[in-house]
Amino acid sequence: MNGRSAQRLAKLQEALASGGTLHLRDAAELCNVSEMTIRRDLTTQKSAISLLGGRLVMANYPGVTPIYDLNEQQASHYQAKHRLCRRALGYIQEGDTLFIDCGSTLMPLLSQLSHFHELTVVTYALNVANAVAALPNVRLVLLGGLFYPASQSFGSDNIAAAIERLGINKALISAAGVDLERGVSCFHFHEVAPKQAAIATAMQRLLVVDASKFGVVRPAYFAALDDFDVVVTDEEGAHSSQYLGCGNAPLLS
Amino acid sequence: MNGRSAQRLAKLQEALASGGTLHLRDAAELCNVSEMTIRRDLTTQKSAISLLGGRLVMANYPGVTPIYDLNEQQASHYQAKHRLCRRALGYIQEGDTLFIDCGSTLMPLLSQLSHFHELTVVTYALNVANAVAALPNVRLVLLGGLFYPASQSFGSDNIAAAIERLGINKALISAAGVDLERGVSCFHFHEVAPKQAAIATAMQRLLVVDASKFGVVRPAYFAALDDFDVVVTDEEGAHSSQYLGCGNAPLLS
DNA sequence: CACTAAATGTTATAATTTTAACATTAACGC
DNA sequence: GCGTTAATGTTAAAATTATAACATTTAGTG
Repeated sequence: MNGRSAQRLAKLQEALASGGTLHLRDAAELCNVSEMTIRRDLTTQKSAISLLGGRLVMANYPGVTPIYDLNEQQASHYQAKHRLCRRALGYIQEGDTLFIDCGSTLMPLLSQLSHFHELTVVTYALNVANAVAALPNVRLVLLGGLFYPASQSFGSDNIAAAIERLGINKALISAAGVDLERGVSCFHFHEVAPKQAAIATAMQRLLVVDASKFGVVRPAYFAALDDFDVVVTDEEGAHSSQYLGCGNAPLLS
Repeated sequence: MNGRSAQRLAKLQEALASGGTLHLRDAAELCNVSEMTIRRDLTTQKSAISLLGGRLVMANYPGVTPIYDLNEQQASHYQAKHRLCRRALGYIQEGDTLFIDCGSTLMPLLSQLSHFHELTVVTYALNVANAVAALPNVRLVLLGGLFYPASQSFGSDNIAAAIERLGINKALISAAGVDLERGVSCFHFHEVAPKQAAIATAMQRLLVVDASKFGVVRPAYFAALDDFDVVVTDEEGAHSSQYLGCGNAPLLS
């Protein structure tokens, strides 16, 4: 709770800023204090640094903090998301140029893209870009602009034009709400332009949503249900068919 | 070395694709095998997953793999980079719009930006963007395009135009080679356009290089030494002054 | 079916990390 | 200076993780 403690943490944060991990032992040496002091700094003041098995890492870096907790609920949610993405994967073919929407829905799909030999992914989301950047066989095109932390994505006034210049094969769009009458919607207004541009440009439009989104309306409307060629969803029970079974979009998968 | 082993790793990689960590215990449960089997999978087949204190993490995610090793050489290198960035920090003021170049040189600077109340960072590098995205007080503008893994940065045919549209205050440029006669150069040709555009637009141009780059020439030339208003470097011994002392650029810091 | 070999499980042990308790040092007010 | 309190160091014990050895299961073969 001291100024010196904060100073140490700042020093360590600098060391970790470029990414990478720092062993507790080295951190202590770097600050000329004992390991215990570093431990105490970390527990007393809460900072962006977290301790993972004796190593310091930046907690807010993607792929570090959010510890996957395997309780009943999470596990089933995990299963649902993956079932969803496995179905979506069925529509992807070698050589495709894919538009991948922001949000967490399509994340599980990305690692499965490593099975292809040549793909191109177009996205405006930082988390998607990070996952795709790790894949050696996938070309990545990131649409830049001003960063919106809420959706981990970028927006600019000419993002629609940039999307329309690209030859996008298949657009995989996610949504926060799907309703037969009120259409397809999301939370953030800055997502509307890129989504609409991708829908307008792509040869095939896939809406990828889990069943929990049916009958839900969110602030930012961006498309009608029949703007999509395919709706990929995880269940086809009474609930989902109520909203999709009589729609114009062919319910494949 | 089995197919089933690879299958398990693929499954785990999917689970980790969205980022986050997975406890060994949960990973074992997820695959319906013992923890030992997961351990063996990880050691036998080498995959993108690494084990960090009982937790599985994506090794190629930024901020995870490159373990900071504190031997003499590394430590001094660390000190040099930070001295350099602390000097560069002196030129930054509240409210600035900064262009931050790609490479690892300017990374230590980024965490220090959290001391300001309002800043805007413009970059075309993914690692820079990730570090800045974590700072709540800094607006981030990422210039997108096709991703170049070699430099972790993006390039496009209209990146120069995009840079020139922005009101950049100060351009912090890094380089791989600095020579009085042959000018300032870098490794990758796709970096030339954004660097030159930033130099052309910015009100103040700062070249940030450590002394080891003096007298070195790299394939991609992008500027003359006197295109810069300030050269920020870590030493002013005989070697550096030989190259800079008699140049046109005022050697501040 | 028996045999073999690979894959996986189990257990014990070693190494490491975490926690807690107490000792020491440094800082500050009076 | 003295006494008090916060900060840091030291040490031992507990918990966790890693390694190694051996047991068991599984898959494939003649």
